[in-house]
Amino acid sequence: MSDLDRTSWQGIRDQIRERILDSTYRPGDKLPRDHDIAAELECARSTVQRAMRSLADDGIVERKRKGGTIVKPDPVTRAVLNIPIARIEIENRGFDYRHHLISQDIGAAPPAIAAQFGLSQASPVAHVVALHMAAGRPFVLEDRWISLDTVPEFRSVDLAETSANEWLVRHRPYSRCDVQIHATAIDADDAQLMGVAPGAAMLVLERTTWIGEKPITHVKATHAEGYRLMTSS
Amino acid sequence: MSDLDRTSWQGIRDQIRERILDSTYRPGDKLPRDHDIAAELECARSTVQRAMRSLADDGIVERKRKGGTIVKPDPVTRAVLNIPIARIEIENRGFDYRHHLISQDIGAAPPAIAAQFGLSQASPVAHVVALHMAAGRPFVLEDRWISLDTVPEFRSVDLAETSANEWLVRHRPYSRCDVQIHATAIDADDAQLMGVAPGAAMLVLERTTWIGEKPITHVKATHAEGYRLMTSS
DNA sequence: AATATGAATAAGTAGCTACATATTTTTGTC
DNA sequence: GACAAAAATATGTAGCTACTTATTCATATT
Repeated sequence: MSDLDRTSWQGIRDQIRERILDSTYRPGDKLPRDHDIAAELECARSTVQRAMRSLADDGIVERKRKGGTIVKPDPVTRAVLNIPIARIEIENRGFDYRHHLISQDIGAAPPAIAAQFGLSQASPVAHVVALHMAAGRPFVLEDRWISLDTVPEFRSVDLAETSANEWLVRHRPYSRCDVQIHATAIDADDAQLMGVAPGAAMLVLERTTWIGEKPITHVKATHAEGYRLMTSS
Repeated sequence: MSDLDRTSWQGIRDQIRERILDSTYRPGDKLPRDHDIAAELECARSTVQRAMRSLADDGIVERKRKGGTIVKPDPVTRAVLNIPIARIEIENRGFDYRHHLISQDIGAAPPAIAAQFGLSQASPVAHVVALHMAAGRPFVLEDRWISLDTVPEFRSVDLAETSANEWLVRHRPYSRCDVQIHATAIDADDAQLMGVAPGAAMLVLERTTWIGEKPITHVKATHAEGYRLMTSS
């Protein structure tokens, strides 16, 4: 470890992590307080603070006011997924991007969507089904519901030009996003759209985004057979 | 917003985010420098720094020394997954946990694993197949390879007592973890173990963990039909 | 004995200064 | 005009002080 690293917050973080790795501190153990670690490693408490916040973000330790810092007793693997706009992902892979609008309509929210959005069934929603194509082959099938209470201007968006995916992400940043990932055997209709055999195993991402307490959109994105979602790290 | 929040770093973060939401600053735009934002919102630069780091962590802005801060031109959805130890996840759902060792052996690394680990094929690895059961039903099938160069003491672990999953996560914290998620049609052998029809759509998580540059383990975890992986938020 | 109350504690936040580091822009020289 | 050196600039990091907040623990009161 270089002399520079010795006092940088990453260096402090690494030293603390090292002690967790070599079982100086074991899962469930209480670590010394920031002040004492700072004294021992000869740095400021703010530097220990910075290191500890990083370890807490990584799920390695848990911090509580007064309670102090403990090594997380049940370690979890924390993976960060980056889910880009479909067009960007396709272009990044060097493929030509195209986007087909399959259907588009407006009406009252069906029960499942109303429940997901926490709204009454009278609420108006837009329903858009679209296919994102990579080099002429289906890449992602998206089945999307948009709350028109929250996004009234969506009524006048021309989806031939911009996909709903892209329009929303560019015009309606969200404050919260719930993601669910599962595998499903594709049904006959979707199989036809995706050009695969009915019953094929597909990776599905469902996302709901919110601005404050208000729902923006819920989307079910069915990915091409063999698609792999991965952490960048 | 309360007076207290107005100057807290969360308050500053919210105000900056608000300006991104309402298109005062648009994707690709350069934000004022920290110093000026601090002057305008009447707080210290360190507070703006804290707020900006949070926005950068969330993938909303990009910061570069000298270059300044810009609103990320291609917004990405950043989802954080918590992947607990199988036993903990099962117990949290209120089910009885049991663990069956299917097979266990030691030998030279097959080509795919050697490549994944960046090792020669002469390297000794352990191969463990095990089933995690929830309330008597198969929940996760794990097919795991462990580098014995990195974890020599794994040879003497009694896998009847503790699962490899749990032993490793408790004794060998890692510095890096790559995750891949995909859907697959289950093969006949695995289908029998999992108690599902051959060809059923299964969610598979593949993880490789490293300590520094040295591989610890690679695991392919096939989850029960209908399993949903979700962000905690 | 049960229950408030308050003191002590340890992390969280805010503010300041100073310097480091990585770029970009300007300037100067050939 | 090309290219290298130097200056300017914006974020990153480190250190310090002071104060805040949440929680525990001990003590006093009923």
